[in-house]
Amino acid sequence: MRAPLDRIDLKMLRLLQDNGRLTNAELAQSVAVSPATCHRRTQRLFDEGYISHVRAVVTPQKVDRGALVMVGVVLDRSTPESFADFEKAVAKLKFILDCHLVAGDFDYFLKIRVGDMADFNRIHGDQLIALPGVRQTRTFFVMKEVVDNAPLDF
Amino acid sequence: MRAPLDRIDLKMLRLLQDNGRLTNAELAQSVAVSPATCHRRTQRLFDEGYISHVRAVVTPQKVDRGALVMVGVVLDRSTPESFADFEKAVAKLKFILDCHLVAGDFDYFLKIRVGDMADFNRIHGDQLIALPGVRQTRTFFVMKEVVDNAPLDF
DNA sequence: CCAATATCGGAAGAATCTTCCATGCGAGCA
DNA sequence: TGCTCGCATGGAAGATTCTTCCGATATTGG
Repeated sequence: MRAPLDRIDLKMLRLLQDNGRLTNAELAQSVAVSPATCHRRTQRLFDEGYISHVRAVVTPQKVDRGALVMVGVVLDRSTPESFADFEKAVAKLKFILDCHLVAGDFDYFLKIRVGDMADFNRIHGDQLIALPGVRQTRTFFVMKEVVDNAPLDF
Repeated sequence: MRAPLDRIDLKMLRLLQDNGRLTNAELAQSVAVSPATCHRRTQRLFDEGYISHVRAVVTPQKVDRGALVMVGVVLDRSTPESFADFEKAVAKLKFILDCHLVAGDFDYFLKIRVGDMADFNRIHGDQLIALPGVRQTRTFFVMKEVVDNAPLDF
């Protein structure tokens, strides 16, 4: 089961990334193998973790999450405990889509979705600056989403 | 068809966001309606754009895209043409997952996936600073992905 | 209170999934 | 070369699921 992916597997990955609702029959035809073989290969892609999961992409504007904000965070101390506390608290805040520990002028970068700026201001005051160990935050309101969560190119 | 989403629709949205492979029968049982009704409601979620698409999430590390980098970009000029040129060029670079026009110290924020730091350094020199109108970039290597692309909470 | 409209669940044919099995291809070896 | 072993493949078939039509029920508006 450690065999590398061949050209057919890669094509299947790309097709499923573009459309996770493809039926096994359609996918089989697109990559020119039988449905049985396609089914086995697809299962392998899941079993071996090439595909972690399949997700319906909900349009943020349709569920009142049309505002996107990037936030840079600097912590008081750079100790492992400080980082751990912060990360643990971040995981509970569902409006945080991304949280990455980075090298540079910030400790963390956050990507946040909320309804509007008023929502963000309230959340910022209530929950972000209240996160453990936060010294300062820098907010970057997104004025235009040029590309958001593009599919992986491989 | 402008009816707002009821509790059942919202639950379906959340379930499909967590697992886009749910069969209609499973989904129907989870929200306690008949398969026929569930099928109609699901179709509406797609037709009216609540779900823009369904995507298989490919594990970046499995396809040699394990390195994540955030980049802040400042342009030479802040003219509409300058922005348009930049955005047009960005759309062609498939390793750019996010590109957002922001308010603050940068003009744009980019989220980039590549194989490793060496890849990024080459791409940075070859393609990023060569983007039209770029005055300077600031790179933030991601050292730890705490939360990446979390599902929308609504 | 009634009519119009929308939404529902059941049912059934069509399509799909999932697995078993026999075939064929290629690697390794004498 | 000729042999065997291991593995991936495609066909087939039962089980499941999808998709749509239908009549019944609930909701809305006059």
